[in-house]
Amino acid sequence: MKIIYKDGTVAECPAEEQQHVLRHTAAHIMAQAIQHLYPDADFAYGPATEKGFYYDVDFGDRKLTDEDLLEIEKEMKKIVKANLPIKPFILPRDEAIKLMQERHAKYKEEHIGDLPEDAVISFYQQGDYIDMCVGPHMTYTKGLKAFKITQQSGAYWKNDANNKMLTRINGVAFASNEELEEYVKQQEEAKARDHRKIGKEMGLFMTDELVGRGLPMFLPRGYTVWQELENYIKEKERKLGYQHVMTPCVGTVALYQTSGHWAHYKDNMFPAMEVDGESFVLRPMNCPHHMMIYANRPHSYRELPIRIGEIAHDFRYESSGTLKGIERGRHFCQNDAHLFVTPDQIKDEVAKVVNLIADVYKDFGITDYRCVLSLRDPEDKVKYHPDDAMWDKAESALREVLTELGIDFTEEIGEAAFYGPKLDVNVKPAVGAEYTLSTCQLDFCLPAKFDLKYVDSDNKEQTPVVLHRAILGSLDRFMAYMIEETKGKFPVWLAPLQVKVLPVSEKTLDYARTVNQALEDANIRTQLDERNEKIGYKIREARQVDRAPYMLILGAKEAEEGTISVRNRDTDETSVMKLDDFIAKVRDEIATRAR
RNA sequence: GCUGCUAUAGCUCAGUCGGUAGAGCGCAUCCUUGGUAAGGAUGAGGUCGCCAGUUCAAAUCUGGCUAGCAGCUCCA
Repeated sequence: MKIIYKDGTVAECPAEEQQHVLRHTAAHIMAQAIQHLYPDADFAYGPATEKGFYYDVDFGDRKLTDEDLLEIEKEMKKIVKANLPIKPFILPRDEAIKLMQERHAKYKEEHIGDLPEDAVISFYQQGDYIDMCVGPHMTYTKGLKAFKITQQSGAYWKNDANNKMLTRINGVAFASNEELEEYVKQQEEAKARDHRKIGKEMGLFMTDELVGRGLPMFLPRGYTVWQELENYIKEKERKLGYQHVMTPCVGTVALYQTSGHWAHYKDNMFPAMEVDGESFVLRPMNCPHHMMIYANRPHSYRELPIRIGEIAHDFRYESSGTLKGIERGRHFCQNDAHLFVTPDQIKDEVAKVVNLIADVYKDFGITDYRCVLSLRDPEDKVKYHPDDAMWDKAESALREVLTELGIDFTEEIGEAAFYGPKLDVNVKPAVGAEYTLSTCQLDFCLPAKFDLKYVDSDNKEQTPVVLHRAILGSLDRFMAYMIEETKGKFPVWLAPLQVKVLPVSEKTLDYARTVNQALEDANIRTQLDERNEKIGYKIREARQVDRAPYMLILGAKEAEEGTISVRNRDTDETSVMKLDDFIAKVRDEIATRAR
């Protein structure tokens, strides 16, 4: 594939650049098609994306329908077929501005204004279409072989919600039709593992509009998984010296004014309730409650670190558009803890948290994640607690520990919490955008606001440092993640239904009942399928809907010999064994939380 | 919250031009008593998300609301 740079040089495209250039050129071709159909359209940004491209367009008051998108796609095909040459040219700044003014391209004109004085301003032209662009591009429009407009949506100019909303038209583009088909197939597969779909199928959780938006309810099977996760993480934490507490889901507004959350997040809380002349809110997080627990009595430096953990119910008035099953709701349960430490314990404690995260991820087999060191934006004096010395200290402390531990991380400016920097561990779900699973935040700010103290070895009062951390994040979100990772095929210890007992006919129902009872007595989650159906039918449901790790097929042969036939969900292999041996095996898998 | 789309049986969906509804699965009953991814028959299930409006007549057209989906913004 040949490409042309902004200075007019034509070269063979490096392999790793091909898709990007292809997709960027697709954006231009789409813009040209839009210009043909809607001469008044004004173009903003139109970059390549991970799998395709988009263009943000101002259509004035016009709204596009799905049919309009098909028309645009048709027009694109015409442009591709016409095989127009794509040529760059460079203009001095004032002429560039003049050209954009002539073409009524007010977004491009504004863009030029944002560029540095000495920027080289280049344009690409294909037929009647000119776009300001640094390139490179393909040399002819015919190079675009496989593409598809996928959707339209709204997007703000410069991604700022205060700016005008433009129409974003998204498309995908690939080097060949085979790749495009492969992509469509992958999309379908991703959709099939969406936790909302699987959660409904397996009867894990539900929502109801009478209960309210963003308020999922866990059904018996879903709550079983949830409780297993809770027990798992609490056990890990207890071994590391955490003490668990329980605090109320409501607190006074004054509590959140003290912490500073009220000033920052008031609009994202459920509104205050007035009772007996006092204002209360449903709590959006637990830090203030835990601060008060620390403040309950005086502390000596000898007690530190103090690690206070809670599986805590929180409520946040999230924007309706961000709600997504149990991944993000307006009620959720945080796997929260606050560690109160002396300054010289910071490194050790951060290291322990990072090691715990690594340990837990190993247990769950999570390998596809990235670590982000989220820092303040020094320019933003409103959001961040104004104490540069404190920030520098906190940020470099966190950075140092991560470096010493040999953790790979990227730094992101302006992603910190208002009270301190944080390490976020992010994962990408089957469907949708990346989110944070685990977090560890370093806070010099809240302890001071709550006037927390400990008595040091020299009998002087000192302020502790607080680490906020969540390992499973929220149990709800973690469960969503696990559903999508496993497609609902949870490991035995997590599976809501561990064994399904399937008699071949009603003749062996009594034997099946005996077996089922023995499993129940051994604390194994089991269910007997007593229905008058054929064995194939029962197996289909047990594996496809229930996703039970083990199916026991019990017919005349097993009843006679006092054995069981065990079918494995993951291998589809069947083996005959003694019930006691099977129980021992399953109990061992549960105890060791085998994957 | 914003832009666009969507809402019909427990689930997945069809329903043409406005004339008060259909399928498959599931469920119930009966037949079948069977050996590893759907045996057969019969039957019950719906104020077509909610509230208005237009009309002789609304699942269908219009408006508002509620909820869901995709994307944007946000995520202590």
